[in-house]
Amino acid sequence: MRSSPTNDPMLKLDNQLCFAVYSASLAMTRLYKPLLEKLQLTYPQYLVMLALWEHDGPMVSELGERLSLDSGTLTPLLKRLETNGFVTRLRDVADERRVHITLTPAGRKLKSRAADVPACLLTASHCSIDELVALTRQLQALRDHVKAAA
Amino acid sequence: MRSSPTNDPMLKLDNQLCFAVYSASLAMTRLYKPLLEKLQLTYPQYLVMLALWEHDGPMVSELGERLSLDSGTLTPLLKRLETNGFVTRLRDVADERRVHITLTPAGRKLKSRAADVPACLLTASHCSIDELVALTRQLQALRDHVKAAA
DNA sequence: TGCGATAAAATTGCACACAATTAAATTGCT
DNA sequence: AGCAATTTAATTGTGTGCAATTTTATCGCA
Repeated sequence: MRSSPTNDPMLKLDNQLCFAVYSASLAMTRLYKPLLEKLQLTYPQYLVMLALWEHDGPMVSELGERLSLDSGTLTPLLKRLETNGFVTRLRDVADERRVHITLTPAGRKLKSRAADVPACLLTASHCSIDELVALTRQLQALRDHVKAAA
Repeated sequence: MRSSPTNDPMLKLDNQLCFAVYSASLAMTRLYKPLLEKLQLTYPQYLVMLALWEHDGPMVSELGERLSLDSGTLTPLLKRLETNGFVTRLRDVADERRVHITLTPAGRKLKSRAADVPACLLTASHCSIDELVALTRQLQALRDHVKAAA
């Protein structure tokens, strides 16, 4: 158990924004897991459903842009959502390359059952709504800047 | 492309703190990727190395507690770090259940080459150091509250 | 001393992420 | 019309995350 000879504070784990974001993300996924299991959804599948409840029928690539995920991630995930009866995957008749993702009645029905998922984070966070909104906006700005730089 | 009949703002994707955190985390991982490839590290491997540079020789479970990861994640990751020559995995002589993770000379040497990784995020973020520190602290508090609630 | 309970790491199986490649359809340009 | 370039999704392969189980070692206690 030796301590490092050079002790650069820039490399301390608890000074890393990236680790704070990474570990917060994992912690929130774990918080949601038991709630989402009742809905038969994984956390990324829940995000896809949120996108679809807002805007039904997008192509795989539009969904990918919305969530910053590519077809390598989405294709198998969407097949699982289809297997579970929440979405349909239909080729565009006018352009056979495109696949549109559409909610089934069961998928639409799930929305009301998901309504109390976000509140769970509000309770756990010990923050006010205003604080959470401000934090959300900051992270969105950070994400967008980082995406632009990459 | 229908809009949802009920338009609950609580379920809008861009109002989700969890999605802001999740997508920011993925974006930062992508930002770091080309830098980390030069060091022959993946992003989670980089976090393990940060932990080891601060505190060398922990057991797998201590590392897991530090990073909130379990042996199912860490064991194969550490085997890859060992294969790449950055760490050794050694059974504790006093307690054969324990495995201590120790930096090799090559692993220690990597620290100086990693010194400019965090600065890359600072540049990309368009934020001041003070703002990033404040955001980091907020996310740590959020993570700790969420972990306590789960 | 012996033996059940506990602890630590490894293993197994499933679901992401993502780079790289492939397959198929469409576009654009001559 | 024809054909190369582009677009879209799917596929392949590697590396996480994590639940559940297994393996091995140690501890507690009668």
